[in-house]
Amino acid sequence: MVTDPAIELVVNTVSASNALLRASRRVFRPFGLSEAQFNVLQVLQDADDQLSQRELSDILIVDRSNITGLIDRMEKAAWVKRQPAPGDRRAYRVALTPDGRRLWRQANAAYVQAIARVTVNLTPAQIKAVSRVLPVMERSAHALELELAAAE
Amino acid sequence: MVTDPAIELVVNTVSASNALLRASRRVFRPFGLSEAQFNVLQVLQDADDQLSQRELSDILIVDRSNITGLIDRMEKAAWVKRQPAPGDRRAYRVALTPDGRRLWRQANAAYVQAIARVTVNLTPAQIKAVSRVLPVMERSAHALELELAAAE
DNA sequence: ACTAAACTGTTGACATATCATCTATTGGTT
DNA sequence: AACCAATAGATGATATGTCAACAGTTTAGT
Repeated sequence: MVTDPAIELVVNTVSASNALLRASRRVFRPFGLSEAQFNVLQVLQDADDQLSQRELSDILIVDRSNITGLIDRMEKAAWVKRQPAPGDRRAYRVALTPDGRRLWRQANAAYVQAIARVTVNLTPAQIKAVSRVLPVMERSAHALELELAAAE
Repeated sequence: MVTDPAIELVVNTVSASNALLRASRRVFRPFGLSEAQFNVLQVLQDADDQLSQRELSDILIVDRSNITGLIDRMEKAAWVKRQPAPGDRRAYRVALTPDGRRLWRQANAAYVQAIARVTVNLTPAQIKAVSRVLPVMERSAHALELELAAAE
């Protein structure tokens, strides 16, 4: 079967991402965390608890409605809490709890270790080269998505 | 803040894959197809209708149980049909219908065109370089997944 | 100041995914 | 032949994701 290199690139990218996500599920499972929940912890940690659900959905690039249930479950687990957003009665300010911060620290350590494992067979030059190229394709994909969405 | 090049690589890979999947959702939507359903059509097309649900799940790297609902919906849409597997009363042989084959042809044309769009800013050398590196990381991720799954 | 538009979060319908568990078969060992 | 482990597919619980529609708030334009 003759395969166009561009098609191969797209297939390889999605395929590698799937493998990474499947492995990360195993990494996070001992902590009772999903990939999506780890991302929320990560983003909140980086942002110093200043985020509304809308900002979370923008950063994580998922629908607003998705954040509702995600934060519901994480709040029930006492890893985050919703507080009223000062000056806007529509919105919440989502904050890590001390438990959430502790969990992030542990899960992140395991995550960093796992990343070292999955990149051990790559040279620094390869890592940098791929890291430079992929965002170019990502931007094109995003532009295409917006264009097709607007054409509805 | 992400600074380690290896972490950046993983983030960029997953992020690019997400952008590709979101764009492909737009590409397939006019056909009433999801990404997962397109993949089923693609695999069946390549395999000349010789696949059981187990083989589909192995190729697509998803759980067996996932295939049940996927094929249920696609059979209801009359794109595929289940036939008894000769010599094994537990299994089915899943086949494309003429409608399914026609749909695959149209959706694939749109898909190929979309891929040309998202890779237009990359040089052939970049495309080949990334396509060579990503499978190495994918194999490491898969090995890690298996190792962690076995450790339960 | 008022109205219309835009925005935030929630809800419900649905698709996709995992996982554990079930039934029915198949196949290998003794 | 009889038994028992492995396999194929289905099912139900749960999580994540989209999308459309809604209520309540905020903001912009006149």
